[in-house]
Amino acid sequence: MCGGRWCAMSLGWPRFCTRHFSPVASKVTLNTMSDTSLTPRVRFAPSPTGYLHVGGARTALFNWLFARHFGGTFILRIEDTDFERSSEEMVEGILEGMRWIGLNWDEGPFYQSKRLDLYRQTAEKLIASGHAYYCFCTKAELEQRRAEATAAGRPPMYDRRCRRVTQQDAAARKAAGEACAVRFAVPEESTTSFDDAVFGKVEFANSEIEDFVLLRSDGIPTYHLSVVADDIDMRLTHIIRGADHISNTPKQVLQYRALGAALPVFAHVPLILGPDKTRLSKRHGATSVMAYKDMGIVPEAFRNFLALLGWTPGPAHKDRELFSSEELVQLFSLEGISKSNAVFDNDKLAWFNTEYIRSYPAEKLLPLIEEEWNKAGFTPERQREETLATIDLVKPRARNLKDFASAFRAYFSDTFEYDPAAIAKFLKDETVRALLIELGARYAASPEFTEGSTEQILRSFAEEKGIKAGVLINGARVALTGQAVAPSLFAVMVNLGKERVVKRLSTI
RNA sequence: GGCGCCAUGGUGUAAUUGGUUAACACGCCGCCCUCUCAAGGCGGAGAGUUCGGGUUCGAUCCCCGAUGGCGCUACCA
Repeated sequence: MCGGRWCAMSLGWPRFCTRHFSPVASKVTLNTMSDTSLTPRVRFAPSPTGYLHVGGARTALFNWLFARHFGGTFILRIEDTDFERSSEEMVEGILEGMRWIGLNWDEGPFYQSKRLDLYRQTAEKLIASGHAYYCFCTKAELEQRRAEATAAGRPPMYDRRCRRVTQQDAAARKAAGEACAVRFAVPEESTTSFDDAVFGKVEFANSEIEDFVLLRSDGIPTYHLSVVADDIDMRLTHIIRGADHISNTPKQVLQYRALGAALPVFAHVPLILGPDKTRLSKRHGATSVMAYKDMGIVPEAFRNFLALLGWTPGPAHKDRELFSSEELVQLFSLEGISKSNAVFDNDKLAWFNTEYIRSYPAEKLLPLIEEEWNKAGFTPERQREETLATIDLVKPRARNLKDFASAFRAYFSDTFEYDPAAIAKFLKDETVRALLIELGARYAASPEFTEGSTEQILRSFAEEKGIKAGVLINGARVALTGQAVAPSLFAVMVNLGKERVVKRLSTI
């Protein structure tokens, strides 16, 4: 016999196995961890059934901030026990999103699909102590009973009939090859409660909790079992997760008690809603974190914005919204988490983004911009120093990183498009075009080329021609940049240099 | 339906935890600046704190109820 262990590798779980059990391999403890019992251990545990979405990202961020604040450990765990819907590609997408926001983890990623022994052992323990039992009801039977119950106006909870199956009968039926799941035996009396760090005391009547499935008939654990087994095994001290898990929590509390494990601190964070106040989903537009990268959002801006969604650093900092990563880490606390759901406001995110872009020195912006340039298949035709100076010149007008590859293209390359609307607004008049060509000749003939000289030349030229300087300025702006919007014209001229200015004025 | 949670301008939040003309930011509107657009400066509209009852000398804050929203209600996570 294999020491009384159930083996997952053999067909038709559960079945004893002598081949696959080894005390070492099945002991899924994290022996690489040092004992950090005094510092918090938290985790982000996404299910790889989709990309990292903003709600998950914020949950991850809060966990990360909490861990960093206390010098604790941030663990990444992939909850991939739903083989149907999980995929490796999605895992990669999630990791990519985490990296983009700058959330580094200390342990993991751990995959639940590789820790099945732990869950089976835990289930076994629960059965041995009488806290769980085998259930031979089939899915079809359950569905039918549920439908009947609903039709009859009764709560569609499992009727606990397999709780009455004797241990001998259960063993016999299993031996005969009958498939069975493992259910937790929820006490029928009393209540189960926990003290949530955000919501306070939350209490549920046990009569409202059904005998939930721990292990499916194929031997794969359900979420209810795997979270608890892992959270205990990984010695998590705080569980910071979405408020959609509040109703699941009593099921977990019951297991902690049955297993004799200490309860972690639960902190449920409110959900993120769309503008219509329903749970944020694809209907509201981008929900994938990486979509925001693609929109030209700076990661720090995104992180800052997310941090303030459902959390506040408190009254001492109510006059500020811009916080560096270090400040967020220093200021973060569970007490600041709000209880009510928050609406994701794109306008506010856009504001954060412009603030960050504006505040970044060109050197810091450059790599981010280069990424956009690469995507656009574009290479700037200017020297590095010129490029940096140009970034500083135009960045106050940037809405996002993509602007540097589109609207601001004329500053970095001689091949750029003229915005038709800009032409229509300031360059539709042929006489203005003619004057600009003439103006270009004046510049060509002038040895000096500074903000002062270029302005003086233009203004006196305008006066000479009896035309308002503004008309030429606006026209020249379009001719030089292709846009109706730009920094001060003469600063642009000096930035581009005499040669380009003359050429662009004369070829418009 | 049952159970749970939540509720301050359009949005995110604050209000020394019962005593303020209910504050800040985003957004919006206007003015100034001006070569455009941002930025910036100045000013403005917008909540009497979901509603109704209590408790109290006094409620955004405490209690009860209602309403609304959200969540859970799977051999998903």
